[in-house]
Amino acid sequence: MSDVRVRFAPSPTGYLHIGGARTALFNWLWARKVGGKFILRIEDTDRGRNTAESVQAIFDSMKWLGLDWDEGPGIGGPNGPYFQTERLALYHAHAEQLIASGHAYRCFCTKEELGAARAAHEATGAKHSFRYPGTCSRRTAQPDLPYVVRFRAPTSGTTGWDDLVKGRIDVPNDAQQDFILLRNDGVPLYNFGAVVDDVTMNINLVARGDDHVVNTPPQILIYEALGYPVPSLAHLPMILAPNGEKLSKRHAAVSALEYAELGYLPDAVLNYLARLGWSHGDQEIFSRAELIEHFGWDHCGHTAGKYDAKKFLYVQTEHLRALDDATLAEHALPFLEKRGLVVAADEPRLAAAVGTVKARAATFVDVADMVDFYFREPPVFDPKAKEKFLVPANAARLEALATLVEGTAPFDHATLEAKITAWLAAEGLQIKDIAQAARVALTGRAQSPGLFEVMQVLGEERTVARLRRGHELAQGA
RNA sequence: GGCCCCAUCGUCUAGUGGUUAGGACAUCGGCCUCUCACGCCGAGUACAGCAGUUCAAAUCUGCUUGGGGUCACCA
Repeated sequence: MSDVRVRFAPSPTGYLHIGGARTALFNWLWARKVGGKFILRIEDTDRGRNTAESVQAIFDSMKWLGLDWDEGPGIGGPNGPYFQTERLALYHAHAEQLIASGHAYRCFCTKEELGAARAAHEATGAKHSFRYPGTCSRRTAQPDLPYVVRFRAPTSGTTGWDDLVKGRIDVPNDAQQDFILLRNDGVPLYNFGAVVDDVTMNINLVARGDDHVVNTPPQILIYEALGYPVPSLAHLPMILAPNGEKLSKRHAAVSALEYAELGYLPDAVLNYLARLGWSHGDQEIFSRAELIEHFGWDHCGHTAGKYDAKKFLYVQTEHLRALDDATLAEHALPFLEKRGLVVAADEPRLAAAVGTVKARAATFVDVADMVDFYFREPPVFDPKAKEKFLVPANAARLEALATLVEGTAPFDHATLEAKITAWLAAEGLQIKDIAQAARVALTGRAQSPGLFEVMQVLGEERTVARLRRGHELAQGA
């Protein structure tokens, strides 16, 4: 156990992006590694863009990935509520505290006035971007008008911190401006809401995306003005598209949940995401437990990583192969149902069937596709395969093969192979001479697992029936 | 443009002053083989550039170039 408290604070404006999922993962890994607490908080103050469906998508994604939270929505905790819109009184109280201490002030400038000032500033072709001139910072009258609360930011000196992944970062304060803490409707802006929440939730390590480093100085200023210690900070490089652009749906499946549909394993997704931006020597494949065991901020990279679909698929493949047949069957079952196959969960042939395609499949979608013929009667015939191999020239051999294997006992790979091999030798034939025709008759396709294992899983009855059916099709071709 | 961050094979990276610069994915050969895969063997490919520090630099310093982030009453 440790007193480490980390959090993941997504904004529910859509699906859970894999970049966000990685941020959540790193926080979660650290909490699990050191025995700390992982808190989930929903930053829903942007009422215009937030939706209930998005909130649900976050929960579903986190659950699918297996990133369980110790405090947060649905679980509660001593520092709730965990939705920012339910914590408005807290922000108000902290804003009042800052006004009282002189660190902040009420600003009555309207958006229109500011807009005009901004336009005027830009018209001068100035060197730096527009900054609030501090008009209300010096005003004494407090009219009964709508106002925002602004932070009185320093204009000299520097604000910095020792970033856990990037090292020392110092930013001159002259780049600061009197930024807004609370909008005129009482809702906090990101920097203020995040700090008040992190403070009141006792978060002592904040790990987030690279894009937040510019938010850090103002946040540190707020911590100091409030009189609270600044938490440890870690900024993780972002995930970019292969071409270096910001990663979006145009480049890849960016929603964490999409990988569930694509037939990926949550552990594989976590493995890939972790390795993108973090490393542990030359190791590429990690189980969830290994990730927890080896994770650390010191081995997080400093460079933005590019999404690589091929590498991702490779990692998924490795995880899929590590599954035992029964577990693989369990995972693949929903995907069989998705393609209209009715297979009982306790169907004994299912595990054996998936076992024969394990080395050939990358995802559960692949498994379902490759195992389809075992459970569909008749199997779906690939037109080209049928046209090429179920021809009159092969008809007699298919019938002979059917007759040969009929009655074989035990009806298993080894016995079948021995029997067929002997027959082939006696006939002066090679396995090549019958393989493809038999394969198409048995599976409907030109590619499949080995013939003998297919026969074993199919069982005597289906094997013989399909070979005879193949014989008929070949004759009629 | 200002501020900040970053820079090793195509990609993810190992590397923390002295290495034949390692691994993985991808690519290209070959082997295996009843098909497709798997597996095995092998190959090519990288320290952005320029100065400097040092006996010695991918590792330290500076500059240049390149890339990224951010400049809201969004998060």
